[in-house]
Amino acid sequence: MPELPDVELFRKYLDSTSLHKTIEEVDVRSEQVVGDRQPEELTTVLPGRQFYSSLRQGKHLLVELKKSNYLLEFHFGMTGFFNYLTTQEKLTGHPRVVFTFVDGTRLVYDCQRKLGEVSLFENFDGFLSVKNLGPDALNQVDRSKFERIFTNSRAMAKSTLMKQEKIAGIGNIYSDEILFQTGIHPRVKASTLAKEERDRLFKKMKEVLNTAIESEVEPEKMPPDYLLPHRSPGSSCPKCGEDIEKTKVSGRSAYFCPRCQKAPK
DNA sequence: TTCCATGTTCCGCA
DNA sequence: TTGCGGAACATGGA
Repeated sequence: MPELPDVELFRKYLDSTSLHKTIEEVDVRSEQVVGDRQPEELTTVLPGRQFYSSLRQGKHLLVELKKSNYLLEFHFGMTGFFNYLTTQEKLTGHPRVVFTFVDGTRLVYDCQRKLGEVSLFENFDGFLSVKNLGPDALNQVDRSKFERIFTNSRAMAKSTLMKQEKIAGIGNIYSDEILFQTGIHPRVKASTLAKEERDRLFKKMKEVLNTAIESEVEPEKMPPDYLLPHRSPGSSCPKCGEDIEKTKVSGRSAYFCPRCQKAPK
């Protein structure tokens, strides 16, 4: 689930539930999600502090702590999400890290497959240097940066959109959607796109990401001509009715319409 | 039982 | 040097 639009919604969720509450206790229930860092770092640094504000860089959510430079970073892997609990109910699902606030409410980081990460950084530069992330697809990639990225890339269009060190935030699902909305085949080489195609791709990249956020990432709320709800074998193109095809691009499954997105020569 | 899955990383090869 | 395929990581559903 978690690509840029999902993480943006997680950010808003955290903002509306957990900001400005003093942390009482941090329970690391799976040490695998804290990466190289010691669980003690979280359990000793965080209690007594408050989440002050949040920001998002690509698929990473960063939370600033009040009266400190520390940044608490969340990455959601393929299966991560938050669950805010206001009652003493028993934990369900796959809780990996639980933040308990002094008012008794809890913010649960749930991640079934444990491919996500909860980690503490001294400051923003420390985070950036470790993660090697490019500019955020929604907030930091302007037309000229996009132009440079696409004309300099030797990779296929889909791979280029997904490369986090070039553009941060787009994953497998939304790269398919952006290419579908632009009418570009996922295997087309990025550098062979015409200027007019790069213009459209840039616009659609922003449009699709914003639309997904506005739709709260729910397929039913997205425009009727979106591929996302039809991204499965045997479904038909929401624009022309053709059978949707599935292929592999750089090892990832790619869905596309062979009529709307013509194959490269 | 086997294959596949929204993420990232690492290795070998072209 | 860049990009690709494949494997690995961890877990579960079809």
